Amino acid sequence: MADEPALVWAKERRSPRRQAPSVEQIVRTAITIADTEGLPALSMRRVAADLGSGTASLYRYVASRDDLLDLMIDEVKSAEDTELTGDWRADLASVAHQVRATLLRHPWLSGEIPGRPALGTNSLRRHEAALAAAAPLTGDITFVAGAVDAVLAYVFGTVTQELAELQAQRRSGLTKEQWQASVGPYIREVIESGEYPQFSRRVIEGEDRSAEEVFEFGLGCVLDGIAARAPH
Amino acid sequence: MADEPALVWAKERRSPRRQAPSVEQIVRTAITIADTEGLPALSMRRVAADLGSGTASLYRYVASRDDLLDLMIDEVKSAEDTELTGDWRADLASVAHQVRATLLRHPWLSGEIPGRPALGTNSLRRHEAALAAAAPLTGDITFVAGAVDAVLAYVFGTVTQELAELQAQRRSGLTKEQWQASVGPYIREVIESGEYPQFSRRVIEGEDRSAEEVFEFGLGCVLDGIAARAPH
DNA sequence: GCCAATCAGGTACGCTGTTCGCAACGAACC
DNA sequence: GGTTCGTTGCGAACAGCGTACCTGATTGGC
Repeated sequence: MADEPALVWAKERRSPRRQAPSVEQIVRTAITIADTEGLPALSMRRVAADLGSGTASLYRYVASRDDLLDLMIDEVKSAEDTELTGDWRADLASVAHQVRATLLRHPWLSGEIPGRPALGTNSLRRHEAALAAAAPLTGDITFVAGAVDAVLAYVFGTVTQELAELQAQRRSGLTKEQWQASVGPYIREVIESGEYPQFSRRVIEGEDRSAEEVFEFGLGCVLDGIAARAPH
Repeated sequence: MADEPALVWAKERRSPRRQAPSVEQIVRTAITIADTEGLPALSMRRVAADLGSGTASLYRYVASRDDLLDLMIDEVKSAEDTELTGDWRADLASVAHQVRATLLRHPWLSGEIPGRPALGTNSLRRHEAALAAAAPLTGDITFVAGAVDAVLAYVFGTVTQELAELQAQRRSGLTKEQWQASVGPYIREVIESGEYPQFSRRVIEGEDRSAEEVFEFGLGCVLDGIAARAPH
């Protein structure tokens, strides 16, 4: 009481903003932050600040930070959509490419998927689409499911590998040049030790394939293997 | 000065422990905590407490928590070792099984690998072993590297899928029964909505394959694809 | 025009990773 | 033997986090 200003008109008007942020806005803002500044920058306070609202208000719409991440993951999948042609191989490849594109667009995604079963609406919708893509293979749903799981596992794994260095670089806060300058000598040292002959051959003799080529190669292997094993 | 006890013998003897924890002990303790209680329980204070040392002391041996995680990942890979037979298919499969075993033994691992390039001593040693396993395939090191990457990507992806539900369950703190009781009705609802026909077929008609069977199926696909494409 | 229900958000708690600087020790030197 | 000096353990403190609580303003129904 005593430390309130004595004169009523001297009191600051409390900001009269009464805008509800809504779950969608929160999720979208959070995704933007994570995409542009990385996951560590994504705090509830930060989201609230970007939204111009109070931190505690977010908890009216989202149960926890963890919940928010679940919502972000599901939201990000809503962008995916596949038109099926009936050619299982082409359709499954198309799904694979879309998943890859999503994972690359949101670099934080691959690190957050482990530990979260994909049960959101969009996750299920995408899973349904993948199963539908592979369905023409055979009537054996168990085989279809196995094929889909194998393809998606491969996609997730490769993209994770693909992103690893990029992410580490970003996390270190170094520029690309500084990063290479710090890793290069170490690699050179490893090679010169002579203890890693195959690795050395890979680095020195190996051709530099683009990430797309590498992806395509492995995807082809998986699809070939599926085709060969499919009960007609 | 004034707030020191006046009597010298009233001063508490500072604990005279002078034991250096050493990096190895720190890493081992951290791995144990992460394995048994999950990554969220792994705090620097917790590690220090288990070690009976002061929190700040850890920073004499480990630069940061992030560094500690890098060390943990590399340490965990030191357990892996493969004897090569010269049969590329058997050897590559053996490497795959080992990686899977490691990932399953340390459930926190799959969530921490994304974003960290595997440049530790043991990571390199394992990568070298994988390349050596695949080397008999062909003299083309680029192809060998592609094959290894594809196999490891698949392994990482499947195990991540395999662990997802297990991890979520653990994270929620619920027992297995409680978890199933909370997920079951939701799945039932999804099926009854009729909007996910393939998914429903999978759940209802699909045979329950064990995790090993699923793993083996996909691994076979990848290896078949590699075999078919290998330049002789 | 009033009252009850609703809801934004300030404040605070307990936790985190990390730094600073001091205290205690071993060794090395006069 | 006494003194200095580098090393090492670590208490205390700081900034920032997720989140619960509760106050006070706003609004819809009567």
